[in-house]
Amino acid sequence: MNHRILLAEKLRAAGISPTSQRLDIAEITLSEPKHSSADEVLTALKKDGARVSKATVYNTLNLFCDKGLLKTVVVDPERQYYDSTTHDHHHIYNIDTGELIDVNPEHIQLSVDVKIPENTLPAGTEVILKVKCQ
Amino acid sequence: MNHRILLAEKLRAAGISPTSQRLDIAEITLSEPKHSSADEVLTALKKDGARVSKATVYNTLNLFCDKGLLKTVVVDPERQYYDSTTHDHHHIYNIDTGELIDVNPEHIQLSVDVKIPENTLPAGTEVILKVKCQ
DNA sequence: CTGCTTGCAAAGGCTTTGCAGAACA
DNA sequence: TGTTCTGCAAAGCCTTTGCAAGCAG
Repeated sequence: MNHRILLAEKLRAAGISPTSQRLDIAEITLSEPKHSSADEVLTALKKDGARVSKATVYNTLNLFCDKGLLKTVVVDPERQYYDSTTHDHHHIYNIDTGELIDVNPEHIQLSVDVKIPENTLPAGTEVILKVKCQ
Repeated sequence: MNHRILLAEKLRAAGISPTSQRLDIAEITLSEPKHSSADEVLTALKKDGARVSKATVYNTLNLFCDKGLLKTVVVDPERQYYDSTTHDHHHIYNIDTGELIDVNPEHIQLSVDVKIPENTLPAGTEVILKVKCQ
């Protein structure tokens, strides 16, 4: 369980006390590049026999977002996804299956010739390549 | 009310019977390039004294989407927006205010060097330029 | 002992659905 | 008359919140 220790350090570094539940949730969401919905996390936890409530899952995921360990991805009107890849990047989104795939920013060349509104600052660019099943 | 006649034709052309409520909703959502949430449409209708129920607003907006008169924009986890501009285009999204601005595709040069998954087909590309208030 | 965490249940917001009445052809 | 459309209320999801109990320092 060496990686649980690493995860605990990661949480601490972000200013989060590594409780048992938070480590369980971190293990699922932060161990590898991944997009998880709250419900998927909850289901995975239950399957592992973990004792965690829905409220804690939501609160913890939001906490991870606040502390910069996760990023929300809004592409599916049904639910929110939490993305463990927090640096700028893009996505392929399958509108039929809901599947989400990371795309490295270096694979997308973007040149924008647009004036943003007065009194606003850039806050990130997101490209979504939508695909559908054949 | 000449444009109500034009709207009625637009609905008919899309295979939709132009009822009074649908025309009211079309007048708000389809008269000009615009992003509306269901609730904004409902509020605007009530303000004009129109007699329309929430269910009809939702059903009608979804009908317009099905028939290709509107397109949904998913950027705000709180609600869905319906966009009267249905051809491929992009958006500036103010994460603080929720404001959404259209961006013509010609203002964004995009070159993508990505393989999409087997058995999938491209279904549109969407660029979101996020901005925040200063 | 004090403050932070958790769990449960309830509430909240957006959207959909079931069904009866109204409108229309 | 029969089909389509509408409105109301209820239900369904996802997510948040209130509060009491639990745990840690």
